[in-house]
Amino acid sequence: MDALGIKGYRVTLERSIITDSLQKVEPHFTAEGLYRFLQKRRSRVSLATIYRTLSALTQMRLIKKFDFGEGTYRYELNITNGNKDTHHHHLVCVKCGKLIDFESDFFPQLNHLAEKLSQEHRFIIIDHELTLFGYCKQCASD
Amino acid sequence: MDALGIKGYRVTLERSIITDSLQKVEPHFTAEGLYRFLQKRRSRVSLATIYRTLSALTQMRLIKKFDFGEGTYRYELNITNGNKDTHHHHLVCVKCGKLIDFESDFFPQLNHLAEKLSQEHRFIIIDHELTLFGYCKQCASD
DNA sequence: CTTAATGCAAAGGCTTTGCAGCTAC
DNA sequence: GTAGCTGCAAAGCCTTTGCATTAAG
Repeated sequence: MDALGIKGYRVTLERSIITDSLQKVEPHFTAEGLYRFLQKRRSRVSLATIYRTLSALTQMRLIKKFDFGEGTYRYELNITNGNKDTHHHHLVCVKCGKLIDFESDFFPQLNHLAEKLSQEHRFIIIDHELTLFGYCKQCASD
Repeated sequence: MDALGIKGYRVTLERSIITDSLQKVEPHFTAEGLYRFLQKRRSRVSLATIYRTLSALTQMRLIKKFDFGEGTYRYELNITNGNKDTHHHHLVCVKCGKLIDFESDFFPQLNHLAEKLSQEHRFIIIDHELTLFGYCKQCASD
């Protein structure tokens, strides 16, 4: 992942450490979580740099930023190694925060909707998010 | 809207002021925005009480809480006067924050999806959100 | 009367920023 | 060499909370 370099950002050691770790850290990571992950691996990157880099990567759409109502943001890699689009959606337990990714099979309808809205409101649509909320098995039985 | 009373909460002047204003304040309001709205109308309710009440109303699902990436939450009334479900989705400009509500006509598919996921993951699904992101006409031309 | 709700101000928690020193190019 | 980046600590900002006071039921 050398997109930072391509986009005119300087390729620093810290940024390389961060982009390299995006595929190794837990899939829905927080800034703090990434920070701890790197500390365990003896790669010291400050939290400030992590926030700054995540912000840049988000703007570049290499990662996506989500709020699942936990009081902190979670990030996800947006593209896999093979350049395959990993678009998926989320199912969230509103009680314990359990997170499940799912693929949906109505992208055709979504695309159709996006196109309709795009024309109707003169928007250039770049992305979409679908999130379902509920209680997981465990939390439903309490 | 006397749901607070029904649910065992005390019906205080402050809570009545807040619930009464939910239909008069801007449709996608922030805590701060509601606070200023009430101040203009010479109804003084503290910000702390607003936060506490919005939190209770959110838990009761009378309002919904959204994060559109502005650094603060926005709230929406969940049910209209006539008990009609006002479920809709959002189109957001990632640059200026412009917000457009839209109804979607593929609820059948969404419900079908929800049911499938519900069985697959043993979730009790209570709600869903669909948000499209893009650039509005104005921001696209800059 | 008892228990919950309010207001105020302080504290919290995540995120951003100023600045001096450092490094990619 | 110079513009951009990093780390540190401080500041910011929205939101929550402790506590004394007030009010609902």
